[in-house]
Amino acid sequence: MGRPPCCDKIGMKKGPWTPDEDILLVSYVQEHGPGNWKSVPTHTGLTRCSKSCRLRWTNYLRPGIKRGSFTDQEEKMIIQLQALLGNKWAAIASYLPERTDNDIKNYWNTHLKKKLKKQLQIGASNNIHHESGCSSADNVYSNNSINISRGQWERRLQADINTAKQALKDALSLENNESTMMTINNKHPTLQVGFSYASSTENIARLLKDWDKKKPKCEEYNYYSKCSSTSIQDSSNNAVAGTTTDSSNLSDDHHQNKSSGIDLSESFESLFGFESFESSTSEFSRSTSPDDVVHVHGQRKLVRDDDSNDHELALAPLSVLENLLLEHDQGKDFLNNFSFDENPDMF
DNA sequence: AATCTCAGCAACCGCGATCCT
DNA sequence: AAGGATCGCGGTTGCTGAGAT
Repeated sequence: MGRPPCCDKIGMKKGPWTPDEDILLVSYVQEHGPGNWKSVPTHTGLTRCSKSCRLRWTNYLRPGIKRGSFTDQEEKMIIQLQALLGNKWAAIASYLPERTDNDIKNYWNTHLKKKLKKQLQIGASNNIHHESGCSSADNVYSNNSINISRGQWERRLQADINTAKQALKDALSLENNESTMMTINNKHPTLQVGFSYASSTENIARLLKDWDKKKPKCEEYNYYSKCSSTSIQDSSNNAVAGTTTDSSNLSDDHHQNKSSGIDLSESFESLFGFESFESSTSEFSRSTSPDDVVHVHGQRKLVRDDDSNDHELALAPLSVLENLLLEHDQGKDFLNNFSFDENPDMF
């Protein structure tokens, strides 16, 4: 006797989103802000259930989303946070503000799981000659073959949890201004300082990037999702390489969109009232290379390389745990002594 | 060239939590 | 306080392209 699925309503569309639908959704959110998803279909005329709208916004259209390859640092963070938090993808995603939980989850399931298993096997084959006779590796990261007893493991885990708790406590007692801002930014993405819906525009622009190019090949919206993902990949690869999406690229896209007879970027301009679509850059649409991130008093800051200190931006809340995991011995110890034998659920 | 298999990812589904009346 | 509505999360599915046969 479960609740009837919300998307079972007659006439509700499923499957990949079309550019037109994206525009409708973004224009609605631009006007009303994210939330009250129930009213989105009625207000926009979208034949999508509210859930689908929310998901589309959260995972693809909202500002500040980075797509494409994960950096080594991101990968490490995911692995370490997953070890610490388990499959709490939303929690993990909160430490990687440019990534969505869905993205992280997919990356874990498709890449990291295998990668770790592989390393596990390598570890096992290394260990097999050891006197313990343990057939599987006790941890993935170290080939030290440190076999610790369950008691040791539990004590260490408890110590790590306590450390993490303390770190979180410390983080929560940061300056009021900072925490207030963080709270606002976390709870009300639409109000985020330094954000604008321009970045949504760019998200859609990315989605559309190859759509036009490949249009003759695949006419139906159905192909859009695939094409858009290609486009995402391309543009994000640039991002990873540390190059900013330059105006010429966007300009080209603009041209291509025009040549197709559907000037979608103009639609966006009118939607968002920008002078120029090309100039609609935002802090978070700008690619962030690891070099852009500095740590100031335990808080991650995004520093623009073109200007003064005024452009320091609070990048993510509670980076203390991140520091803990990435830089401190606790994090390393945690991983070094992590037993996959005793945590089979991880995989 | 055709078919099969696999990997990657966007989207969906169901459930628990939270909000609202 | 209760019950319905809505939201958010994690698991799963299904489509598509790429590579293998």
